[in-house]
Amino acid sequence: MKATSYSRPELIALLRRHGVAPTHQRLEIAHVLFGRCEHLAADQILTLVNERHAETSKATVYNTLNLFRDRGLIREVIVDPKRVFYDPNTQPHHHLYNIDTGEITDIGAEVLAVSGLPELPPGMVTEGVDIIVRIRAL
Amino acid sequence: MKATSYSRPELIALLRRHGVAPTHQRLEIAHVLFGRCEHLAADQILTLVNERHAETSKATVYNTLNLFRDRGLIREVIVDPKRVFYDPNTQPHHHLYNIDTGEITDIGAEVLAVSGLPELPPGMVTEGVDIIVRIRAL
DNA sequence: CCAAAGATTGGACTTTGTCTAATTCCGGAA
DNA sequence: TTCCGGAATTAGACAAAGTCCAATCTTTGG
Repeated sequence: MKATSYSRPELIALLRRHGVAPTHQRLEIAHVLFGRCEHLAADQILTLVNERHAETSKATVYNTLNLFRDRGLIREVIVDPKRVFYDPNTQPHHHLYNIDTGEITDIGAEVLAVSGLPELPPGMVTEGVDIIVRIRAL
Repeated sequence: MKATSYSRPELIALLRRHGVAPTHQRLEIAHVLFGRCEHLAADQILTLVNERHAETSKATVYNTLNLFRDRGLIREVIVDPKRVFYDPNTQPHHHLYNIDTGEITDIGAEVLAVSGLPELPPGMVTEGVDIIVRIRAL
């Protein structure tokens, strides 16, 4: 969870490196995602991006998040049936989910280890292993 | 994953044991959930329950699933952002999720071990640890 | 600088799930 | 058995997240 905020040219390079054309709206969204290091939902991103001047539509936010996800720039975090969160950290890691507040925190994959993963049927591959530790106030 | 189909009196006893009044509709829903051993979504349950005669409303299906979940009769499985699945198996276990087909399979908790769970902030307790192994055809 | 390819847009639409007020059901007491 | 009050069910309106579409606007390679 680095606090580094990318500069505009860095963001452009980042998108290009993933084969994404750096349009104005995409840069705004990337800025929001990579600027802070939180787990944000689409509606939060829509709000943040349009804080100063309304300049990005709902459709574009959804299009862009799906594009970023497909191109491996961000990861989806599915812990809340109500909305998907997006995680700018694409390193292997897991999540701590506070079911009272909705807060999501990363747990590095180095810390958490799983053993005993079953063998897969032939022709099947593991796409990823997600561990969600659900916690709450006592 | 036992194939045992509960008899009607057994279902009634099961509900009563969990403090749930055994109404006609609740028994129908319990029958669908515990009869087959699949992971079903609310809309599938609604369809199955009304296959012969329409007799249970959408509202009741949702009410009942939430009630069963709160009373510990079933568990929610959150793997697909589009819909929640309900799992009649309340033993500790994890899931294999086929992202192509949407198929969900259980993995016994005995098989899978996690090490390195972080210490929680004081006053926090772990509600549960969910592991989802996402797989797909090569 | 121009045209084609690609991106963005508002708004309608879909889907999952919740809410509400009115009705119906159920179980216990007499 | 009948009656009563609380609990359960219901239709349908509603809400929120996300998708789709056809029209418009940008971007970019040549």
